[in-house]
Amino acid sequence: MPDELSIYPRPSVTIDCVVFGYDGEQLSILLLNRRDEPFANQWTLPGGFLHLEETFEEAAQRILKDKTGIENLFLEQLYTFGGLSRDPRGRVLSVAYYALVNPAKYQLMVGQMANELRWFNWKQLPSLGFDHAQIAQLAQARLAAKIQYQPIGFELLNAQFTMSELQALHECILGETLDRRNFHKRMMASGLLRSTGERREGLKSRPAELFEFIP
Amino acid sequence: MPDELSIYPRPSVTIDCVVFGYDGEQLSILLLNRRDEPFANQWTLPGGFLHLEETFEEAAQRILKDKTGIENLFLEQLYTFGGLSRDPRGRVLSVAYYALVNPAKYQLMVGQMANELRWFNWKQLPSLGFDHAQIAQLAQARLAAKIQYQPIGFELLNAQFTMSELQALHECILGETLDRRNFHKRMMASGLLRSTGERREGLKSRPAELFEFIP
DNA sequence: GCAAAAGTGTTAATCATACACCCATGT
DNA sequence: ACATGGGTGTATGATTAACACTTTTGC
Repeated sequence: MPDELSIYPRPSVTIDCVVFGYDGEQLSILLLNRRDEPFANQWTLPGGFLHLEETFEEAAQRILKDKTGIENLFLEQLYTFGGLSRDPRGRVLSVAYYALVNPAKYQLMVGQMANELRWFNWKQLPSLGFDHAQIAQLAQARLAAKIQYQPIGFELLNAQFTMSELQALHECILGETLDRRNFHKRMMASGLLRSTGERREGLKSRPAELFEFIP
Repeated sequence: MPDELSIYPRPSVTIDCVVFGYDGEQLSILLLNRRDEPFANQWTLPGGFLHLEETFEEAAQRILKDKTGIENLFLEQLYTFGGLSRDPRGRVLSVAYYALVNPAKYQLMVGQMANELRWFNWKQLPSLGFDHAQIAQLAQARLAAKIQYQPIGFELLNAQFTMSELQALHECILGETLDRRNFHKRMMASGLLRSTGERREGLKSRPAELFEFIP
């Protein structure tokens, strides 16, 4: 048989990462200001080319480490974008991944190829290069849809958290306020949380019970 | 700036299609027996290489037309598979799509590269080449999850159908039996169906009301 | 008239929602 | 003592699940 692999021209493949940050107050997204063309000096999602010897996950972890300093985060595949003109350099596919992290846990380190790296409030995104606005939009929709029936993103908070913190996260992602008592019931009924028996003290009010995710 | 696109070796990219068929009785899946290596004489999903000038959808439609004769079907992206050794020829990614069709509507035409083309009952799949068993599995799970809150796959039945036909489709995909009355209520409550006023006659029992999808 | 599949309504159980008061701590 | 956020239960409405008999046709 012919070596089919060499017959066809191959597209370039990138991995783009939508990293959501939640600091206890608001939902943000990590963007990188490109140093080089195309889209020099514009904001984009952190991304990079897939190497042949690495899986998508490995590539995503490498790219994030190199470009942002963030290591070892929990990623999930979002969608693969293949529009013909999404990249002015030629045919470039993007396998998009997304994650939700606590920005306070990471020290951002601006990589070689970037002017700047910044957490942007989700409500105030700048305009983005490539088709990254569309990717970010889809990621947010996926996150909101998913959190409704799977309290995802627990591992992405601190190991221990109060009910209010968890609720604030949900409210941020869903963009609506929730009833405290009903939220508490629903979370406990899910069976995915348990009380640690400890409390968060030192605030100017009654200490709050701490919960953790059941593995 | 350097031409980044030429710096990196590029993976090959294929599109693989999970085409579910529903003939009114059982759920099946369309498989192709490969003529050539790798996996010669083994069953696999119909798939092929992405060309640079076509979108994923276009590629999927072209591939299905060429390899199976099926044209113009409604496809949805499933997932992108990137395992390092999924293809013995080298690094080959697969952007998987899935669809649900009525097999009776299509005349299968075996393409050049195949020994045979056949609808397999979903319950009796043969072993599949590449990682296609995994892809098929994921597609079925996606279909089942989706049909729960979106009565998808209506366009994929005949334009008009009876409630029992629709119910049988759901039961097939979900793998469980449903209550007729509750199913009827749920479907009508969804607002996505309407009665056509016509009936399916000529069977050996009471004629059934025909419904159609509301656009 | 008998077999085969179609049509249909009520009840009970479950789940989701709305809602307000008291408690523990820091200052 | 007061301000702040934490913890909790109940009543109502909405949704979902269980369940069986009568009807229309072909043979």
